[in-house]
Amino acid sequence: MTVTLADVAARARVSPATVSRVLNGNYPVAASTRERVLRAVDDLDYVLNGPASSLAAATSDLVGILVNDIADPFFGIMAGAAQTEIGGPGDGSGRAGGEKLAVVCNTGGSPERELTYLTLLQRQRAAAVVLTGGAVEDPVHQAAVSAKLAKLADAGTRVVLCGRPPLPDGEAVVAALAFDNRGGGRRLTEHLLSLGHRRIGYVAGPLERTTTRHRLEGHRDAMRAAGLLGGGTGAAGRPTDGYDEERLTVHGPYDRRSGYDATLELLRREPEVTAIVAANDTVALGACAAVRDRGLRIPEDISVAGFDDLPFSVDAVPALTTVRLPLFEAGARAGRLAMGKENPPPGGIATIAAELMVRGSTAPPRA
Amino acid sequence: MTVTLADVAARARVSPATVSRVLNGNYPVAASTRERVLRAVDDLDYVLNGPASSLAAATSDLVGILVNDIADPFFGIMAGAAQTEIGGPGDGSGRAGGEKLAVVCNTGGSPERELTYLTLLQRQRAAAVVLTGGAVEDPVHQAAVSAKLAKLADAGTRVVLCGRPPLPDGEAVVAALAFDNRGGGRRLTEHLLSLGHRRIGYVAGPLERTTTRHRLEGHRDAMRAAGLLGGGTGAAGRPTDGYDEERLTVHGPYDRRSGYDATLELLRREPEVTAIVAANDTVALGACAAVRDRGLRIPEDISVAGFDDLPFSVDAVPALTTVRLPLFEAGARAGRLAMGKENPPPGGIATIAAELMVRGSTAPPRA
DNA sequence: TACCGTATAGAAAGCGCTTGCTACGGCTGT
DNA sequence: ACAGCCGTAGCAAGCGCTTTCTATACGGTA
Repeated sequence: MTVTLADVAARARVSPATVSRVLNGNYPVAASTRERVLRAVDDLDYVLNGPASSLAAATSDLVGILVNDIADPFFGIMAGAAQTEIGGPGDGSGRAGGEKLAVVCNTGGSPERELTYLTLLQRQRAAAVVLTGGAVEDPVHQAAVSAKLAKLADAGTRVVLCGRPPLPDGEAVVAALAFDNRGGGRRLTEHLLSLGHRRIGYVAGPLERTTTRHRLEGHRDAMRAAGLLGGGTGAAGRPTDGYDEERLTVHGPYDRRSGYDATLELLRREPEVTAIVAANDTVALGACAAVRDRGLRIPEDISVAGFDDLPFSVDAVPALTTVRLPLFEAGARAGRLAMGKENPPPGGIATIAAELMVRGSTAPPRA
Repeated sequence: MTVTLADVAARARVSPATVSRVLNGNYPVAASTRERVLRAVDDLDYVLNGPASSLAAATSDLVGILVNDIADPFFGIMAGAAQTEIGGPGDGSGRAGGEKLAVVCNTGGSPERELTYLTLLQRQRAAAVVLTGGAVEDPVHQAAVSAKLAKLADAGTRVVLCGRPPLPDGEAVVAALAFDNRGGGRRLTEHLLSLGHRRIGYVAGPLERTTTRHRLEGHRDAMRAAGLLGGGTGAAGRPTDGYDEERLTVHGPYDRRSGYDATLELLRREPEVTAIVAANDTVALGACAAVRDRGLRIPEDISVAGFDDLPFSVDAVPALTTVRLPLFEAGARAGRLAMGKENPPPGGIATIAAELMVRGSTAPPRA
């Protein structure tokens, strides 16, 4: 029923070996023969059997891209960029070639699913794996992931991290591209402080994620430097204005709903808040909605800021002050790294800068 | 170097056949034996060789989900939903099982890439394929896709369409879930008409996509029924108010930028426009920005409406009037259909209703 | 003419797994 | 006590391809 290499060979009056060679194009085949084979392939509408080929050659053309939430453009943009560098028919040469099957796997932020996907990709002998986005900080899980990645690397799979901090023992990966979440978070809060804000609420992401922690640390670094945080690290031991960081921080998932709820909670805890920093733009949107529903204006009554600079952020009203992450560029670079089309950065680690984007949603607090 | 089935068998003192059967769990194996095997698997850290397994069994556990734009939540939501029904470890039973590798492939809206991915999935003997979103209407390409899908179906791959109209010769697919784009578009414009709008601009999607055409047709159906369109089909041959449909329609990609540019163009062509309907919410956001940049207020000066009801639409200011598509539900259903967990609708075709969501961005035109 | 290098094609041995069929105890039924 | 079964396990034949090694043919050189 299904056409095999042997069928093609028979029709082209050559041996299966020859057909294989013209298809893979890494062995001299006379032009006339090649043509005959190609015609037979076309005539019979032959499609290579991937599993058989992978088995025999001990490699496959699968490349996995793991994302935490496929419905979130943050990941979509990175994954799409990576895929353009990896995937398909872009090599011009029509006929086969470096054609890889770039696929994205949605972990939904679950460590188990992450591991499952990694195992599944390992099963398939994937050519490369790209992990995007923040990691979960649970040490047990982290160890499991590290071990898995090491095994993948052992088996010849190229592993690259994109928007995720390097592994503790970073040897297993080709490269790690990490965003400067901490620096971005710091600069964002510094901006708010320079506008004169002092009571700043923070709507953080899920507790155990690296992204969450780094952004929050950046925020607190800035607050501390301004002498606004407990712990007496403030300049000259200045009094900390009487409020503690816990009270002005609320954690929740990276979604709109969480931003809404958390902001309401923040406003309840501390009605005097003059600015709210959100864990990311999506959350910020929810925060904006909550602020408005409470009858407050942005930025006159309350400033709101986000993180990531997703495409819709510039269209918010007022446009969202945020921190831009070059998601597309990072994803593309990760894709190239995964394909071996680009040399890894020195030490395998690169930090990607985050740029403060000041827009209309932040302004000085009311006198 | 790598551990094979035979190694496990040796360690468990059974034959490879038995190990295979334990792993696949479709043949009676004594409990004690099973346990011994399982322990050996663990001890050796054995990972099945996917290609070998697929080759021997002539099936694989790959399920492909094709999307037009992975950075667009419209697709992300559907893909994510499908993936939850297909993917991983959700079956509770820890150990193996109906574990499929659900992967999403980003065609970027390019017909060639779509075909390439289909071929790649065919190579891998994918267990199922889900195609999401509108199709390109070029007959050559459509024929090619149909042929490819037929071949996939022949080879035992389950094909389901989600948010895409049925194939002309719909026999090749398990099921087609189509959105009622036309009806949604019609109701949206009827809403605007009922508010009193007469000069309505339309920012359409790319010309050759079914989604674009259906939504636009819905819009024009409504306009025509109101006697506002050329062609004299209007009730009682009423004069068509002197403007033609082409002038008030601008095509462009499904992105924010296109919405912005097209709206400026529309405003230039016809300054008297009182409402703008966008091809989708993302485009609508761009349209809003353009309207504002021209110094006009929404909805007092101009009403704006979108389509899809993506999560951010409710947070726009004012909240966007749009048409809700149950993306998550549709994606999940497609996933179940692909897995054979749900019976196809009668005739293999289901139309999914689109619900009008009236919000703040539309209002009666100024007197 | 004899010899050898080069270019091209074929033979065949697997790659690691699945599965139809066979084999072998121990039980039940008579 | 014997035939016939049921429940398990093993044997061995591939699945369709890649690749090493070998064979052939041709042309040029000595």
